[in-house]
Amino acid sequence: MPAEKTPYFITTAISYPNGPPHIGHAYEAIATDAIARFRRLDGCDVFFLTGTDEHGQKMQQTAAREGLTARALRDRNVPLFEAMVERLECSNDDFIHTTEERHHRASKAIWERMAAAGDIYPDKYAGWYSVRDEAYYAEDETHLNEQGARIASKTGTPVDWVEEESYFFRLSAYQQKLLDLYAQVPDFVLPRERLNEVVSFVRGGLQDLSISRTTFDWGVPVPRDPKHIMYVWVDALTNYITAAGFPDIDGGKFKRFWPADLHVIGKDIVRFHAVYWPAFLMSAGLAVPKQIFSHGFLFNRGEKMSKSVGNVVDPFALVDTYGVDQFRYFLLREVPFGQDGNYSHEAIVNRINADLANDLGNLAQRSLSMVAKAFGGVLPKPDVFTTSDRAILAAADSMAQTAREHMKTLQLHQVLNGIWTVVAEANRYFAGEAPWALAKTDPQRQGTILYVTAEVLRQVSILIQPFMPASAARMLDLLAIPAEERDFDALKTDRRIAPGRALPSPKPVFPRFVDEEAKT
RNA sequence: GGCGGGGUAGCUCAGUUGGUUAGAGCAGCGGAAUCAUAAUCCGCGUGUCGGGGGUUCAAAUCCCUCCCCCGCUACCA
Repeated sequence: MPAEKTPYFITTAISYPNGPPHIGHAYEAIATDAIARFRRLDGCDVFFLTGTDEHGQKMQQTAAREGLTARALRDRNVPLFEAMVERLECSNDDFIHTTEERHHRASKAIWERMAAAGDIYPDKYAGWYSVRDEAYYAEDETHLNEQGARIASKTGTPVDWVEEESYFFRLSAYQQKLLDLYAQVPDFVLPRERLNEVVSFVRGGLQDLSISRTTFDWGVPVPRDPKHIMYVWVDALTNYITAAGFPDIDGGKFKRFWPADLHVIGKDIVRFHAVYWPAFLMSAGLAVPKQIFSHGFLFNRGEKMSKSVGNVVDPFALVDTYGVDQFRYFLLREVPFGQDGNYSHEAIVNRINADLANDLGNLAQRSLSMVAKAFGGVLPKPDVFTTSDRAILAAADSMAQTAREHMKTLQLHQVLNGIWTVVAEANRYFAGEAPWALAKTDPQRQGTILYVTAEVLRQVSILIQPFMPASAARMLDLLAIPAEERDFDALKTDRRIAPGRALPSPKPVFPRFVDEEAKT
């Protein structure tokens, strides 16, 4: 019997479908998927969740503007998000919709638990609310713009004066508990700088939070007072436990997967995840998530994407143009995970051609072609390894550990960087050994070089599976690696590629990207 | 205003227990090779390490000060 696998629960934030998905949604899904796949290959029992946050006044308003009901807008846009994660080859195990019955049940249950803890009380709310931000602002966080409209100073979004009955969550009671949490779990939020910001915010004092509204109805009704609708963030954050089976806290799924190991989110919603969410959970008597990772934003040629600038890029179009694995590789390699990043056609093409086609793809093609031509497509049995053979094998053998180290802090770009360092070494090795010159003089030595190269390619291919699943699979097919020999356990040095296997005739896995106008 | 991060080669960045001629990748230039997706390999950088001052035998790396960028946060009129 194999050892019991370690459970690993990872989530994206749920996307807000008041418009079609954009590259930011794609980026988060891709990064989270790469982490999920990495863990799975490394022997974890992974539960990877993504989904859509379908409630709230913003959905209702956007719909009204288009002459739709909120439900109709949801029905139009949500399938695009489902299609996107599929198109991006995401391996999510569940896709949650906050409009689902299971989620309404969970939201009401967490509300009841917070109420039972004495943390929810009715009062009157009076203040400024930004529908666009789904956030409340104090008077002094707003100002009048040139048109005389009041807007949130921080985000420039319009705010409305809201004065109504509202339930409040006693967030103020959790200040010290949150600070204790941050002190005890210093990597609760990564990158570190983000936690610093959270800590200073919480130190500054917490106000109780208005958590219900009565002016619209697109959301989860408050238990026993259904004229109130839950504040969308109460509802949204709860999705993570809904998918884990809440409110069935004695169920196997919840026991196994909650608390979540990692919430991957954008840096704009750190506060909701690092302050409100743990406070809600503490109030409800539930465990808080183990870690939150805040990724950066993507800019189109240095400019923030916006509809008015007209530089919003459709992730489907990018995938169609470059290929899904190429797009995934670019984002995860080019952008230091946690920082903001830039993308441009030139940068993407450069990565595709330099890293994928030239460095890795061509190495595979030139070496495997030689196996095909000089050895009849059968991977040769190696002779005694020389110093240079042992050096490149040692470099390859160290990749897995390096990757794991970088994965601990979720430095995805460094994981790839480490792998490509070995690819570069393998190219130097290949050029230095010049196996093409040995066909007549020393075929045995030539075979050893090709064997060693194939072994390096095998390890590289296994390790890039989380990032480029389909291409990695094709590489492994070319090396005739059976499905059961593709997890990270197969990277152990006593599980080298087996000589004597017949390899399929090699086909390029990573084609060069040539611009249309350059093709003629 | 406060807190935090940052300002290093054309571009993206690495580089602190201070110590040989400050590094990598990409781009550029020159050469080699020709097995391979004209891919690969080798060679080539006199950079005010944001400015100024200081400590030290020695500072990108420590101290002071100033400038600029980004994030979070507070506040004033």
